[in-house]
Amino acid sequence: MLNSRWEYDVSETPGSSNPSSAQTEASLSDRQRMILRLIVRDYVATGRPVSSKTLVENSGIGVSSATIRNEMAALEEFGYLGHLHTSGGRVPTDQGYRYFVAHLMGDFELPSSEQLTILHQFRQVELQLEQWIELAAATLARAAGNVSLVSAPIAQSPRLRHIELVSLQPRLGLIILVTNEGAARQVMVHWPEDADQDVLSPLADSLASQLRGLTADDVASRAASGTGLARAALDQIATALHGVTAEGTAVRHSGLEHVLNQREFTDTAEAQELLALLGGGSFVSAMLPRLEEGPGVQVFIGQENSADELRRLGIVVSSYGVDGEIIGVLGVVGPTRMAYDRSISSVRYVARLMSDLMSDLRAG
Amino acid sequence: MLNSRWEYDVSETPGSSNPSSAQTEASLSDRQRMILRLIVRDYVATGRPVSSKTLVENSGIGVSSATIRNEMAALEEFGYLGHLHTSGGRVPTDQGYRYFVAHLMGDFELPSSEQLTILHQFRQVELQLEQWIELAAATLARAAGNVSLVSAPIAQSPRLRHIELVSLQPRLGLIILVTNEGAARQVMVHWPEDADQDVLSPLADSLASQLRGLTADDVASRAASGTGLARAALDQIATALHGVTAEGTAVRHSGLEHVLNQREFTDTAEAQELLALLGGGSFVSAMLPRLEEGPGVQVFIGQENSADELRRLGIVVSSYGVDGEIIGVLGVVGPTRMAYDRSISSVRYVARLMSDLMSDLRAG
DNA sequence: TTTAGCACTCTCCGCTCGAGAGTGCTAGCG
DNA sequence: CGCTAGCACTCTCGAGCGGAGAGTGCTAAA
Repeated sequence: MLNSRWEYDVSETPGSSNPSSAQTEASLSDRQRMILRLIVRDYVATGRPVSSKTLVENSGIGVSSATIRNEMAALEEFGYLGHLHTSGGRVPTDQGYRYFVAHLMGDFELPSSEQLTILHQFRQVELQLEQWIELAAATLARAAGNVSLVSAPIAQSPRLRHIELVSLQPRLGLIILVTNEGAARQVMVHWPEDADQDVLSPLADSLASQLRGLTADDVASRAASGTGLARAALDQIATALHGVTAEGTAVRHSGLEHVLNQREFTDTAEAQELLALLGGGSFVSAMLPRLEEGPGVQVFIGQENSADELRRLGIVVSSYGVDGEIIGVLGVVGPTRMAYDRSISSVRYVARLMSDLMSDLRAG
Repeated sequence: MLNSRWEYDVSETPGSSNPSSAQTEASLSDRQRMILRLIVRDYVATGRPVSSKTLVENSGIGVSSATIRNEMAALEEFGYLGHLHTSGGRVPTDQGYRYFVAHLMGDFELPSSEQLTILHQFRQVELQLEQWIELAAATLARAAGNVSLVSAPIAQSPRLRHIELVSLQPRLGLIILVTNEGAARQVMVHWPEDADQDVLSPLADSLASQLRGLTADDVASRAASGTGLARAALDQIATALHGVTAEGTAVRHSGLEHVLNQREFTDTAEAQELLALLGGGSFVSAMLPRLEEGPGVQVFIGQENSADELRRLGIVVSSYGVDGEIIGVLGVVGPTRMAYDRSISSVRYVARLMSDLMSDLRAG
């Protein structure tokens, strides 16, 4: 029933004020579990606190609203539901969502019709990494109805495949390097001495054959022994190659317009904060550390996030790529009130898809 | 006083209901011009309709509020000011902004301290096109206090510098091509027959020397006579090279968080529309046709925009690049109530800066 | 031509009030 | 012992109201 690959580090929930919650996880009655599931689903769908009456009406349980109220009170006692105001229906707490994700949503899969649609779109697009990333972002945003993030895949230790040196001006050159994974990167370089194309072309040829298959560190160690132009070129190549792995990774996002649809973002202040967060690119660095923990889809709900500015958000992420070789990150961000089942299945599917594409890309 | 390089196509203003406006442009008295300028500045700064009283207080003109009121009535008659409600102060109309831009703002330049700061930032960043674009977007957004857009530069007729062929799987290959301008592009290709690296490498070498310096059309014409692998490769190269010029150009935007700051976007509906517009990428295609008209900074205010969804926006754009060779677009988008003087000078400065960088980049 | 004064209009804000929604509790029923 | 009907209680939300304040247009006088 429950996919054991996901880690739900409940332990990470910061000092829960309700010590009973962790132990009582298993002690919910079947009916309580059903009610909790219904409440989560309804609240996620409508954004309105769920009352006992609407619950009875919308989902024909054979009991009265009074009974529901009793169960709701119990669930609130356990810490899964919350009260906004005395007479305002119940709302799931972060723990409630967590329980839903862990035990109630089942192993929801994206409808196969949607899977096919997505697959079809990927087939239609040009065979190009950039476009895949963009498509993945757009797809994810639409499927999950939220903001999506997709980072470019980065090779763990890229190796050089080819080098080009281009003369722009007497002292200014362009280095173009291609890695084994097919990523191209271009950097400009100031030469320590004049160097026109006649000088650079042979240099490029010799470097290309010398350096083929080397990593950044390899190149760096060679740079130490070089002189003049070659030295400058080697230095730049090493740092550029290193840069491929480092932070500089571009992150595509999509579906920003969904943000403002959400009830919780109608007051502008928070929405603005989120936009700044997404625009600033500080987002990925905020959640990347959490991802080291392993493969599979990871879910962080509200308070579980370590960064303050994420405390009101739900985040569903997964890494993708070939085992330990090329790794990227993709995920979905929204308010804590989000359709976790949908988001999780979307993220999982797209991650799998991208992984497959990456393994095709990997040079044989 | 007035920079004659800008085109203000007033003719384009759709069927103005006030036929007097075009003729009376020049007939404003000095005092009326001053008042209009003050109103525009004040309204842009505060977002609140400007009353005769505050105008007198904030900017020590030696006349009473009653006099101001008379002048305001005249300006309203001319179509430069508008009335939201009978007792709500005056607001500039689109025409008012237009007059301001054309005649009242002078040749405002970005403070040289800011120019230096920006320049300094560009110096500090790696010598890399991607980073320049990103920095340009961020800089522009901050300088203008609005959303910025920067497209990557695209060569008008790029020529091939180098080609690499990589075998991924028996039938799947990767083509990496580098243009004279130093742009690299990678495309995957399905081979009509099996082709491993031993086959591809010599093919790449021969293609590289054959095709050097050719344009997309040149390559396409050669493809017609080829066969087998070479034919497939040439086809892909031609389309890929063609693709460098085409729509696929990536557009960076920055400063989305500014959107929600604006008074006019506190109601979510419009802000959402704008976000979707920016995310969808349809934005550039909507305003690119207008840019053909020539170099220099172009300003489109509210109703002047042909696309309906832009009718409530002000747009300040400029192309950049080396004459007729490499061309990109950058600009600023905001509500019609925007600081046109700041935006225009920012756009002009960054466009000039990017142009200089581009001309460095140009090979040869 | 400018200005002082005044009547008029419209927005905005706070207030009240009643309707409606939802709960918690208690007592009774099977 | 669990379920339910009924009821009192609380809190939100929206409409309606009224007064304060801001700003204008107009008129008459300097």
